Amino acid sequence: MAERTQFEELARQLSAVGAVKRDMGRILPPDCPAGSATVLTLLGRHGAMRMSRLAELLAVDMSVTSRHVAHVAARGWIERSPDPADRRSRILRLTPAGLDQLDELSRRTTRLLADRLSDWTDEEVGRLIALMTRLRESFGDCRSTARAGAPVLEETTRTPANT
Amino acid sequence: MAERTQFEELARQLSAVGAVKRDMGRILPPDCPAGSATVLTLLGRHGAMRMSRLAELLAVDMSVTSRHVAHVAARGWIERSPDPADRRSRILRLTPAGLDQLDELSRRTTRLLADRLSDWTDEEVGRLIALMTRLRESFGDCRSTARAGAPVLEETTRTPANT
DNA sequence: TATTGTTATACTCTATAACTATA
DNA sequence: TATAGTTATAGAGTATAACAATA
Repeated sequence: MAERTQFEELARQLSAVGAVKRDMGRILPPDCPAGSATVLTLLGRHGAMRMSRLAELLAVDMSVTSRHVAHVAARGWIERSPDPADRRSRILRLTPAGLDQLDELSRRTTRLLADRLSDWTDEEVGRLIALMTRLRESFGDCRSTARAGAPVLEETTRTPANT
Repeated sequence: MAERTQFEELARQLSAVGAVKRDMGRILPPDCPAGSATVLTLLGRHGAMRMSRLAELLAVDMSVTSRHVAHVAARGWIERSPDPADRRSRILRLTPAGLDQLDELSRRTTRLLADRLSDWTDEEVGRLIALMTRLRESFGDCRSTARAGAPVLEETTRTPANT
């Protein structure tokens, strides 16, 4: 357990890291804002999935997920096919155009990070990744690296039904 | 220099840490959104300063800074006194009420982090702080811990004049 | 003419609530 | 009745541009 001053400093750093995120957002292609980029990245990493699963991985409400998905679907980067097992659901899957877009995103972010972090060692980057992953896990976030088969906790991110 | 896959993973973690930030945002007092909280924190840490300096520390455009500052000033948490040396400028300073609010913010974030990070050691938290600080420095962010007297780079965050 | 700060406008991201269509 | 997903609306954060006051 850490000290109070340390927690304050960590809170400060978490707030301030937004500047880094904004910097990365500026190099995105015009039609692909951060939310869309994240959808493509997660589908590329975890493969086809349903909306509800994607909302879990995004750790946002399903209404937000729906908007991001509509955006990328309108541009032909993913397809939404009905789930034969449950016709309320839709299966999301990257299209070839989506894979191309994902590749472009990867090139851009890699180029930016390679430039900014040119004096970081492989191990330092690895330590930062590991600590950030652990931080998210400590906050009950299920978006870790999540190998297929990892026991996904049943945390729903949805507005209470309230009927 | 790290590998491409590592950079992609770091980009993913940076995107995903937003969930942690949102979680922290949910415990803020009703009248004090994240932007206001950051203004109070920076004034508490660095002391009285001008708008332009605050905009640098926030790493956002001065127009954004102006809005946040107007919000906290309207609640009596800071005072804006004219700068005798340059009457275009205004000096921002925490009021006693602002100090109280800052203390409340500190209590809330500390409580949340102490809960979520109960199994972290002091050293682990320190390592994460150090790496995040370095990350921001690598991105040319001047919001580091910035002891008074640190040579603040002359990076302006303002919309180009364009006249 | 350049700089400090403000305001107006627009866009992104998010959450809540109400709605549909299935289950 | 409950769940999967959509849409409408509102709030916060940010950027750009135009503006006022002062240097």
